[in-house]
Amino acid sequence: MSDDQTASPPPKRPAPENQRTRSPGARPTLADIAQAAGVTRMTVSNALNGRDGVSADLRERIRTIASEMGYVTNWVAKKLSDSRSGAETGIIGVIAEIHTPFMGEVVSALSSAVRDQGRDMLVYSLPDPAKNVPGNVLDLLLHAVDGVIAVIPRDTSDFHRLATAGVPMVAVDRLNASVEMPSVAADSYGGACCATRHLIALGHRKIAFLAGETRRLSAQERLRGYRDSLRAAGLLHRPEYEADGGYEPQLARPATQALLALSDPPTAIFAGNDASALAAIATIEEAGLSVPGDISVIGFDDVSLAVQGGRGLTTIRQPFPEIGCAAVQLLLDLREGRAGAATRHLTLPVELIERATTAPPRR
Amino acid sequence: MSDDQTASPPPKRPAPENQRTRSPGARPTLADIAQAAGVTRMTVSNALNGRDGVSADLRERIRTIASEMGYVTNWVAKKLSDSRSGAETGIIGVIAEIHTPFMGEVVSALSSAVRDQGRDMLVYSLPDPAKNVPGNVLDLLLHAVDGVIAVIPRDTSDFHRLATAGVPMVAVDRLNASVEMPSVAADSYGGACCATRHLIALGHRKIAFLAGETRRLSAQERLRGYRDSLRAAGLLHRPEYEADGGYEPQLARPATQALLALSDPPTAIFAGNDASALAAIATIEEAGLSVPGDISVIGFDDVSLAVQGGRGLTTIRQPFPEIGCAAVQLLLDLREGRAGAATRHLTLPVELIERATTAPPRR
DNA sequence: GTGAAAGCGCTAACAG
DNA sequence: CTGTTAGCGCTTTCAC
Repeated sequence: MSDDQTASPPPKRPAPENQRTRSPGARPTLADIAQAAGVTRMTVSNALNGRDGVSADLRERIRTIASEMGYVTNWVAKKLSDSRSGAETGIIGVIAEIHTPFMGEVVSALSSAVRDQGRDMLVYSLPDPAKNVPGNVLDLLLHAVDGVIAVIPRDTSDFHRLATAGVPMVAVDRLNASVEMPSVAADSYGGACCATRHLIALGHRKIAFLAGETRRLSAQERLRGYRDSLRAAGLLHRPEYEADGGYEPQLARPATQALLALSDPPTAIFAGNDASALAAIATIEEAGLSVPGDISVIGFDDVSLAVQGGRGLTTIRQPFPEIGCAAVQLLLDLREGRAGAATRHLTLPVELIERATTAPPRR
Repeated sequence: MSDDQTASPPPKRPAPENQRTRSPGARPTLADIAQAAGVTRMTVSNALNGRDGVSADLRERIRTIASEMGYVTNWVAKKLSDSRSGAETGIIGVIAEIHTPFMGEVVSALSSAVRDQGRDMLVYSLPDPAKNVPGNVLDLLLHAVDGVIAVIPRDTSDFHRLATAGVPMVAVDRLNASVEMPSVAADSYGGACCATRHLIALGHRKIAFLAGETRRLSAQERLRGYRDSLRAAGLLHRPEYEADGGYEPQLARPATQALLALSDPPTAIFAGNDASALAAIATIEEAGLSVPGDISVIGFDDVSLAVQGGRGLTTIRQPFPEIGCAAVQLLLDLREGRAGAATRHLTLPVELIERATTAPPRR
């Protein structure tokens, strides 16, 4: 090409044979296919991106050549170049721990919601909630993504980094002491009241609560709802009826055992989430008691396995699809700088789903 | 700084006031903090990355300034620059549908395995398996990631693109007609034989099979194991006992109902996976029958909810942690070009877990 | 120890 | 319609 310059001082390319000193494994670049097509890189770029300024048949020819050579556009380079014009990537980041059923539902809902907006989603899942998100990924997310949805935030410092870097962020079921950010969550307080009242209405007086992970706001709200409803019904508040189920089966099992071992055991258990409800039921049945014959159990979340495993679990349904949509919408609003988005906290209504694990107490 | 050049032709920066024409929202760059610290960008880069060539206290000073200014290194730019030296990103991509319990287990195991290797993981989940992975994310993955683990591959063309682009890839529980790539999976055939023989050993003669999604190799292998074991035991092969459970509850329920409605219904059901086993149990109980009293049910996978929901499900355990490790290891081997990695297909042993849903048939 | 140069692969913005 | 120039933010030379 423009090789008839004044003798270039140091020979740049070691082997100026035919311009292709690319290692075999390397991917072809715009320049490569431009050379092959006998045009400039820009023409190729324009052709490949469907911008106008290229005749239809030239475009076709270029596209054919590109695909033959196995060209794929270098996302990183494109993004860097685009950074000038502040273009979006169309990708939304999600930080979550996806190994619980609850997470599965949320991530799934998010996924649909994101697609409905014509975007895509990348999720980062850290096995150990105590650890920070490692630098690499966080940086990648920071620069590759239009915004972040945090499902169960972890260590605050991560979020500070993101927040400081100006990445739009919204939380789903946020932590109590988390960085301040807009959020969306189901009405945990209302749901807890509803669940407790359901049990009371059935005639139960001795109602235990399997509390969730206390860091989470939702767990605190559910506890509050439980206590308030008990009080409102004039029932005794018994500390020994509040066990720590930690939102997970491993904690819920021993907690349930302890409940059963009480001198005056409860006749009903309100579990902080479905996973612990299921664990409670298993524990109760292993102890030779029946559900709901001897003890009623109600859960919270209505994850899909609640219906499917054995007879249906009575529970409080979280509107997962709506939560997903709301979170995505909020994120987009935030990004657009829409008024009030930055301090909005959405609470979505829940619903009692009566199935087969609650009944009046045995007399 | 070096502003006493010969008059620069067009005024590059519209407002040459004090070099900071950066829009307020924009993140600071190396140059910004270099200017603030009164050094060159390189010095800052070296200081921030802990490379030597910077005195200890200068480094500290620079780091302080950087953190005060809220500097975060631009991952995209770094990556582009690094591309010359072919450096790794330390991030492994996973393509999966995480909304099934099985996926949860796999992704979770992968996550641990990846961390044990000192790397991280980003997962892409598409709601609809039929759709292609959209371009954006695929390109991002292609360039941002050291390799891809495909859990349940989807449309072949996606994988062609990745494969063509030279991204190392391994499959977990691959599709039947998928792009050829190394894989790791549990021994579905062996497990199916084991499950079927367990039922036979208990005295069952009328054993039905709830087949999985037929595109998947694992589903085919399980069906084969079921048939072979039946034949080996001299039992009749009855087509009407092979129902389509599709690996999911929505399909398993009607399939089970059909099985129950047969004039000569089975006394045992081998479900292709735990999700369909649970659905089968629920269906059976709704029909007023008991498990395992009237009908025995055995699942496959041993996802954690199999133990927790109600009384334990008898099932075939997949070694999820080992699968995760093997997949990651294989990917790394592939990347290193280790011999044989490209054509390796690992099959990991499974194990019968007897719990409470299988028993001898009622006479 | 520090500074200047060039370039990763792409695109916006003009010039022809 | 096509070509040239400059630059995204960083790092790797190689001089000083």
